[in-house]
Amino acid sequence: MATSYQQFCPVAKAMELLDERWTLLVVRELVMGSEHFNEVRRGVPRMSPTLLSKRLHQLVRAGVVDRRPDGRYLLSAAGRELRPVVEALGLWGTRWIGELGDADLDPRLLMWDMHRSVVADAVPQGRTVVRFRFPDAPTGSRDWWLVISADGTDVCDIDPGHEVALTVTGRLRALTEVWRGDRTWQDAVGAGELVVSGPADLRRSLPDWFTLSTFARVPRPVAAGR
Amino acid sequence: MATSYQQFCPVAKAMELLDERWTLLVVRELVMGSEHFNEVRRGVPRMSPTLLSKRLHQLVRAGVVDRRPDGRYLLSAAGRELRPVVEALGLWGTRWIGELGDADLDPRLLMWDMHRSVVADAVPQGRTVVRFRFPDAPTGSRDWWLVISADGTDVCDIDPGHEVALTVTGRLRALTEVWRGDRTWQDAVGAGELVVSGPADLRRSLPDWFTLSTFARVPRPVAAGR
DNA sequence: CAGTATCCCTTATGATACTG
DNA sequence: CAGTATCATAAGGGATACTG
Repeated sequence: MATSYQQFCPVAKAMELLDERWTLLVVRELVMGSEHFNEVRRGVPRMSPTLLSKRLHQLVRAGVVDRRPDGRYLLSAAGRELRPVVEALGLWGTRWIGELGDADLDPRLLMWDMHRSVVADAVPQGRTVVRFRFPDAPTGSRDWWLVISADGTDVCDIDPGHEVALTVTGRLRALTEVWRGDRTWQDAVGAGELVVSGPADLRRSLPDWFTLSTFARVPRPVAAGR
Repeated sequence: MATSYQQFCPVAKAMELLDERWTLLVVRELVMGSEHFNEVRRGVPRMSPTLLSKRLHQLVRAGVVDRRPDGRYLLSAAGRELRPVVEALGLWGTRWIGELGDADLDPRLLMWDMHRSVVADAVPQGRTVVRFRFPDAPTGSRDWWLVISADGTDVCDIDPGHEVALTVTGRLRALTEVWRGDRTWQDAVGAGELVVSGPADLRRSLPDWFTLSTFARVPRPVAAGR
């Protein structure tokens, strides 16, 4: 457990819980709606299960999370009120931490995020498969499929075998930037960094199939004087 | 420096900088208006100067703080936008981390905070001295004086020798709770936990002499169902 | 006043393997 | 699926003394 700051300031008391590594990312996952251990885990893939377990228990002890008998982890009233904290951090990070290192790019995580943001109504009826190709990604994570249907969306890293409606090809960084809202689909496609292939009508509507990241629409800082 | 989370999520990128121990408390001090090293330091007395120095440099490197040639540390545009983060955390901490351990009580820090919140217009003209007595505090930090004048307010832990206008006596915890807004002056005085002695008119106006903590007026959670 | 220099030591955490 | 167990390493950070 974190050492106490020995301060009565509420910011310090809050940070005693929240400033430990990974804690706020776990909260972020719960705020995003994950409830099961392995569901949370997909959102923090670099975190060891031991540590995730520890963090979840800390959050339960702190009264931020309730663990249900069925194994679900649900935010308590206190936990739900952490949403503004997560939002403030995401907003700030979006505006002021623009540069992503290569190590920050993760196709599995990107697919996992995107699958959560599919707008069912914008996608054609029935089953629609979107293939993503990242020629620059490591072997084994170059090809991905999102299988979108009325039941929801599945992420596959092996060919599910269904007919592919659209294929998006480009550098992982380009799609990540679009997802984050650093640039638009139009921009990335126009610059030739993302190539969408498939029927024209689908190609045109593709940008509407995803709501993109929660923070994509945050206004970026304008170049300003002091 | 903190290890990367290897995530493109803006919350993760923000926390790479902000989740290290003490960092956000240093930001809090800068947001509160401290500019000089030793001024910040008074707000984080349990932090070693080495570590404070390190954190300030990290914040400078991250573009959150500008170090001026005259030695001042000023928030940059990015740094000023951390205010909402600090506020969200303070608000949450106020609502959900109510219990203070004895170790969280610190008379010097309390006096330092209170001296910043003096409402000059509410205090009588000229020099006004308020004495605070904490019989339960360790020897050497039982008696404090706030010397309030047009020039500002000084904190003394040894008798400055001036005439004392009011004396506030009580447990450190009681005054800390009033400062945080967990209870009112009226409540603490009514319960006999704080005793104010001095001229009646001054005693009556004392609650107006301080604005109290930034978070004192945050509404506390009402007992609620799930 | 405004920091640096050391030094030790806890402990957080990453990695990996394993279990009910 | 939902975690625990174990382990070794790095390093974060506390304490204290010292300097320009």
